[in-house]
Amino acid sequence: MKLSRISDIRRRELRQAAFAVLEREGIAGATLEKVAAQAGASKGIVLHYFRNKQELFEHAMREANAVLCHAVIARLRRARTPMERLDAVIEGNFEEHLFLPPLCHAWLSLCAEVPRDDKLARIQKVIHARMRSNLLSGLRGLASSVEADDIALGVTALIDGLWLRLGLQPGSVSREQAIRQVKEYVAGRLAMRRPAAVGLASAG
Amino acid sequence: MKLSRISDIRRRELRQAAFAVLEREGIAGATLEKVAAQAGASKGIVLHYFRNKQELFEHAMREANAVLCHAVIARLRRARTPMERLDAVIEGNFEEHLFLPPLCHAWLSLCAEVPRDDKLARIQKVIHARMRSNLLSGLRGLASSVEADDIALGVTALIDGLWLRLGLQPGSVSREQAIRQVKEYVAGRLAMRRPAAVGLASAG
DNA sequence: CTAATAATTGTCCCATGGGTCAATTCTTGA
DNA sequence: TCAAGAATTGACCCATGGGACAATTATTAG
Repeated sequence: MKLSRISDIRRRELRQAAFAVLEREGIAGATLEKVAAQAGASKGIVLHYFRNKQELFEHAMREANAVLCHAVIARLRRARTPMERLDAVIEGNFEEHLFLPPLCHAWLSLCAEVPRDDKLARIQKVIHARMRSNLLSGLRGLASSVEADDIALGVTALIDGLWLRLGLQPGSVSREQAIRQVKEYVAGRLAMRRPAAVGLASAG
Repeated sequence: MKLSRISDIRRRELRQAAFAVLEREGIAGATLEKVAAQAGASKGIVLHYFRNKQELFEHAMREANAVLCHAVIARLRRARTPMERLDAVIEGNFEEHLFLPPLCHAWLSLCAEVPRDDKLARIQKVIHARMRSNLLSGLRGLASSVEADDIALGVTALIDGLWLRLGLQPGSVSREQAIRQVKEYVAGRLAMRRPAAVGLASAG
């Protein structure tokens, strides 16, 4: 039926509007009226499609995550070797049309609310788990299980940190720089833990 | 005169109260009344010592930064070799009584407002500059200038990322884990870029 | 065409929050 | 002791924001 279609469309529009407002105003300045204005609708409509403000922004976070995720998945599909899978995840996290200050600002605002919103925390947990799993799908072919776990943690932290840098000082880190940073990190750690592969003997 | 003393004391109390509220409530939930209550005073007193809400939280950020900074400086003073200086910065950033979820939550909230508050942005910039300078004081003895710059960026990002992890999923990363992560990152990158030092010839 | 149902709006309510201000209570120096 | 000035309070104002709701306007099925 078409009726449910319309409601789906509205909900998506509002999710996106909410995210746009978050980009501009941050969580402290994000109001239902601004979201409504952004979507070109009235405030009433927002609360018609979402139980309350919290729920709206939870859906906004899901939305943003889905976009991020899609970029990685697309690249992952084309990857064949473990190294390619790893690169897919890394490069996917810094896509040109995503690695931008406004997106980062909105993301930061949502992260800042995680400790006080169980739903957000849960979403965040899922995101991190998938990220980790994506990384491990590449790393397992390149290091022991324990090492892979450890490197995956490092990679996620490094990626998050580079995003944070972008948010705090736009322009201080370029997409290429970021990708190179993470790749060199991985290379460094892989080279370290596998001295045998480079032709050196032993070492503890 | 003692009068100015009292005002200094009050201002510090209020800064700290503001930060405590930020830990609990986040930037969206931080109000002047809560700060006043936290400090055991009335709302009026808050605006007596600070021009407005913004100014209060800017001072709260300075306060928090000073504490963080102090930990690093203290360790840095005792360091002798470049490597020790590096370790001082790394370990100082994960001090036991600082690397805690609440502190991280407050920090996150402040970072989320940086894009909309020039003063916060400026403070953030100073913090990052000093962090970078502290790192370089150790790194310059261990790598070329260009490499040192690059590694410094990586280290700051990695440290920020690990803090973020702590904030998003308390318990998912321990102080020791974090320190080890950063140290292995540095070791990996240093080992990579200086094959000559390990006894191998040349390489690009 | 029309009844029923969904979409949408605008108004209203009430709580909260930032900020002002006059009034009151210390301090303190003479 | 007492006046001057600082510290502190509480009441007040006004704008804003979240949310409820009745009223109005499409839609759509029969």
